[in-house]
Amino acid sequence: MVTERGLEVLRAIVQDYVATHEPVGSRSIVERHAFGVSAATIRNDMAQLEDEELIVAPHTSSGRVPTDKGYRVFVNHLAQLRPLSAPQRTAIESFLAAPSDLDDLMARTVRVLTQLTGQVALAQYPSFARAAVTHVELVALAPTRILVVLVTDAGGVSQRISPLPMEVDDADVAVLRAQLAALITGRAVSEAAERISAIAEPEPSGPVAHLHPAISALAAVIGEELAEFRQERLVMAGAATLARREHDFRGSIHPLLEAIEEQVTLLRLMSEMVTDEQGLATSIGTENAPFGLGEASIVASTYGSAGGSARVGVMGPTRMDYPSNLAAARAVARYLSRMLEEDEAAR
Amino acid sequence: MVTERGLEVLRAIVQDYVATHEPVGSRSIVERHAFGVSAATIRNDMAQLEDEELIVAPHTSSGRVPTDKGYRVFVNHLAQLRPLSAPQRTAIESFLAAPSDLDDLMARTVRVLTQLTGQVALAQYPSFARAAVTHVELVALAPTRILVVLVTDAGGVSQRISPLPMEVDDADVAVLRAQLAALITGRAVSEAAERISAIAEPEPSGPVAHLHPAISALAAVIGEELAEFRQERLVMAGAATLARREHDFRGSIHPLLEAIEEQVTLLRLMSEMVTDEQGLATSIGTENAPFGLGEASIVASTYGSAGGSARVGVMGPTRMDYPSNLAAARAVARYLSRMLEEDEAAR
DNA sequence: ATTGGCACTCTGGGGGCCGGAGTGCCAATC
DNA sequence: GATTGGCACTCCGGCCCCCAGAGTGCCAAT
Repeated sequence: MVTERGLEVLRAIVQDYVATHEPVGSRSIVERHAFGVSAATIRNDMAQLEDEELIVAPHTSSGRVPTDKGYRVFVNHLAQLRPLSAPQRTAIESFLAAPSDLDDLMARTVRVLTQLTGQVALAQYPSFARAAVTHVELVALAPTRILVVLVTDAGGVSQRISPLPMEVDDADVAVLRAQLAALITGRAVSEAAERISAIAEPEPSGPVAHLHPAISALAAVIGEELAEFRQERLVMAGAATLARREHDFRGSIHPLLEAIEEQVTLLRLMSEMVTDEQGLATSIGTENAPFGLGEASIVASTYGSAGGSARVGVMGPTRMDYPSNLAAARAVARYLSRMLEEDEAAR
Repeated sequence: MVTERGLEVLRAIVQDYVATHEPVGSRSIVERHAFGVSAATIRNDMAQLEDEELIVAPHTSSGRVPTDKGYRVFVNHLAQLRPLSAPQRTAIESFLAAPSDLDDLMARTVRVLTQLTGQVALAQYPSFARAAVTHVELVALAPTRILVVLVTDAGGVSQRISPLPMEVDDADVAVLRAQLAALITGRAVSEAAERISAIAEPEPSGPVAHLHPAISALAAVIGEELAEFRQERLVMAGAATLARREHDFRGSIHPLLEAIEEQVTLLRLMSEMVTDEQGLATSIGTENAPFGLGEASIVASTYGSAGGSARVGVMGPTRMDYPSNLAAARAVARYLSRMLEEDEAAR
């Protein structure tokens, strides 16, 4: 049972601890926060907070440090995001202006976010899973090699070279192109993938009669391309900033670097975070333990329109500045959404 | 003036120091290396080595540590690469078997190399600069949006979407395709880039008469794609292993992580290394200082055929095991070359 | 409920101490 | 002339001890 003032004390502890990186004592709280009560009173409140496991004392008779649970309460009830400063906003705007393509836009996004927060920045690519295939193009490179290009209405393009088990001429290519187009253009990526996989592995009873015999080889390759579309991707920046922070992670940034290299772990983590009503999500310390990141926190903001709900955010020590990082992630997410909408409008 | 035995002592010091990470004294040398002389004799040799600045004593009356110059002499004259063990060879072979495409092959290459050496592995992509453009394909996505696909004979494919300043129909696209094909197919990438840039920025006197008016927009995009082909690329793996090694880098792995994130620095470094007659190259400690990596060493092996001379290698602390790492890089480079040749033969 | 007072605890930095390892030098030896 | 054993000297690193400072918990008083 924590009192109103108790929560204010928690807020003060979180703020001071994040700022100073040192356990905060009752005396320093009354000095810096004008509570209008004495240190002894604060001590009583702190005892309650400790009962609730919102703070702990690293050693007997030492100041207090927020627990993961304490940070959680802080983020859920106490944190108020301050909007970014004008220079920060213009920095985002100029950084994100006139990207040359999606890759470029995403790369700039994470760069500006790591610059704003000083943390490792992460961004999921917009999802192409719900996109529809608009074009299938075949280019004959050699009698037994065909380049397969796929385009989706979400702006995703993919290309891959397929070897063929037989020689084909221009007429064959035209037939193949028409048959593939009939099969998947206009279809959602996931649906296209199903239809493709049906012919990629010809039935034991032999390939479907009316289709070109070389089509299953192409289908296999197209299946890979479609799988790539469905696969989530991640961009990151700022890994180097971790080097200055190793002491924040119980002495080893190894798990963080591992996760950055792995990508797939972070992708799952990003995907599974729970978004609040503002599109913001946080995952704190031990909440990430199943992913081997029990010493780290992640904050993220959803961007994009109704269809895809991808995220941008940052990963850093549990003792990070949540309000600032959330505000930065949200601001960047908004600009990013806007850029994507503009691009969509142009299409 | 260093005697024959003096060099043997240097070798012993390098080996022991790399193995133990502790300054090595005269006594431990005679114990571990069967020189057949007394510690006092070794001390005399060590004094000479110190005069030549091949070793230093971190403190008065402490064991000796090789200097960068010492490592250089060791690598140039004393190191004998031991061939990899059979299991290591089969590991490479199975790791690199049946890659799905070039990206996949490169990714596997660095993964196996970091696995073999425990260091950060780096690999330059094979160079496409000398490749020739074999295909230009245009796909009309919308009246004012065209997908431009470029293919080279080295297996490089690139695609990009170009907005057009005017609406075009199928006939226009056919004209554009033919005109672009006439301009650059069969040309080397660098030559194609020149020809393209000539029409990308129309002369003040207006676009060249006989070309389609929309061609300059496409040329600009193709120029970007060609630039991408010419640009060197790098893949890396094993950055996480640095976390365990921070004490090897005067306490901060920050410059290394920075370089890994930057890529361009490492690319230049890799490109500028000097290859010996075996295709091996090393760059030790302060030799990398201009790149901000004065605490690190890089070893690399050239792979690929006559045309492109790209490199694979590893980056690690100055006190790395040069013979092993060189042997590993060389082995991986050989397998990689073989894979690429096979692919080329299939094309 | 809040407060001042008080006894108690624990950390972290500083200083001093000492063993161990290693050196440089020298005179003796092969 | 190279090599060697001996010896005095140096320095690091670990260890212990000590103490100031900061902070706590509790209690009796308000």
